[in-house]
Amino acid sequence: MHRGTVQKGRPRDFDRDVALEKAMETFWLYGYEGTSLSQLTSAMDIRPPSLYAAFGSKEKLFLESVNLYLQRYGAYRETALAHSATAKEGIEVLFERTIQQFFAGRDHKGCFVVLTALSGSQDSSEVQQFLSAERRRTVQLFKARLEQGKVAGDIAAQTDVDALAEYFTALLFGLTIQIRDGLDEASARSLVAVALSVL
Amino acid sequence: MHRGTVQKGRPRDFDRDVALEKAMETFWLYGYEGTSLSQLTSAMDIRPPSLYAAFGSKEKLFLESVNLYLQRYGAYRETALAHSATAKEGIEVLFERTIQQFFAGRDHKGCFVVLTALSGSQDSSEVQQFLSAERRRTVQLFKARLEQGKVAGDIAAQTDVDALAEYFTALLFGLTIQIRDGLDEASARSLVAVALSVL
DNA sequence: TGGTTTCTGTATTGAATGATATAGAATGTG
DNA sequence: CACATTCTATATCATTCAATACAGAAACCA
Repeated sequence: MHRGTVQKGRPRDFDRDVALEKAMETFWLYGYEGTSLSQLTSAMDIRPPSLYAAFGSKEKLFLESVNLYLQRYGAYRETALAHSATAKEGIEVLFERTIQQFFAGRDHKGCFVVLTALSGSQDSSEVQQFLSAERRRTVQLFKARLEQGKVAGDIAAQTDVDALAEYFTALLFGLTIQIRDGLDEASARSLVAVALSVL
Repeated sequence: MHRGTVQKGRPRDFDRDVALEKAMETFWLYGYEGTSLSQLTSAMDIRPPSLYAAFGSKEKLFLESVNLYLQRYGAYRETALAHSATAKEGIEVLFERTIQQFFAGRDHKGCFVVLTALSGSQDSSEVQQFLSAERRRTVQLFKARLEQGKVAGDIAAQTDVDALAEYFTALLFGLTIQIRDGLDEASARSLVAVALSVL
């Protein structure tokens, strides 16, 4: 931290950002506890001392991976909801982009935040809670946009915004599991079409 | 296996069914890989050699735990769908019973099949696939009941039964995650009410 | 060039993992 | 009572886990 103006000592041989990205990819595939340190060092092409010097611990490396994921693969949600005339349109675009992203890579991965530490040993309870809190942020995202729609008038005044927000969130998370189970893109799109019909 | 008519040798000191139930409870809380053997032997109140003699391995113990879960906590789904006049009613009852069950215990646990091995190391890929296949059975459950409704006439002929089945399944799985994240019973019920409005 | 700092690879740490070897205890049978 | 059989507890197995000690390498500054 505070990699300031003048750097003393031997410079780092590897690119920290590239290494972090490799770590994120590995965690994404095997989860927090399911990924071993030797897997990480192998994927990042560095040795344990370099990993610990640069990231502190496996847990800190994971938390940085979460943040990288959110920044790289999660930002579209805010964007989709914001750049839309109505709440309905915003949510439609959000789900469409979700499907595009989930099926963009060769391996259909689904949401990092849902997959990587849904359960696990007590040792990883902090990591689990961190992801849980992040998932709850998704509910707030939906809720805020729906309330905005209520003010704007494209969402009926008597609408139960909380229920709708929880509903879309559950669907988004369930979609990740379905995709992990092999659901194809067309089916995913049909599923979402049914879900959006409530608006 | 084949505990026949006459039993030779020292009889087992513990109740195999009780021990299996304790194992299931532990796996339910911490997942397949997140549960250690010492946790299991402690919860089951037996020593490792007894565990291996009775169940073979951690993996086999887990698979038996899955089957026990399905039999004890999963059978209501078939029942709900079968004992109903229409597909809509069957699905309504299924979700109502799901909520009742999820909130029946003091600790809200959600679906074992979703929680215990959603991701993990390559070592547990067989367990992951086993659960994945079991999750896909849920889709078939919904699909079969909806098609039955189509024949009976309570589901419109042009209905996309596949899309609906995947939709309800995604919702059921997402509900488990929401509950793990602390969703209260009233909110869960509101969420489901929204979901069912598509029928 | 010598001194300081920081990174790197090798090798290793103590602890925990899933799984057993072994010997003794508890049953039914002859 | 011996005997065969099966279970039990103690102690331990090799392996893997996350994390480091150490010494050399590579940069900067004086």
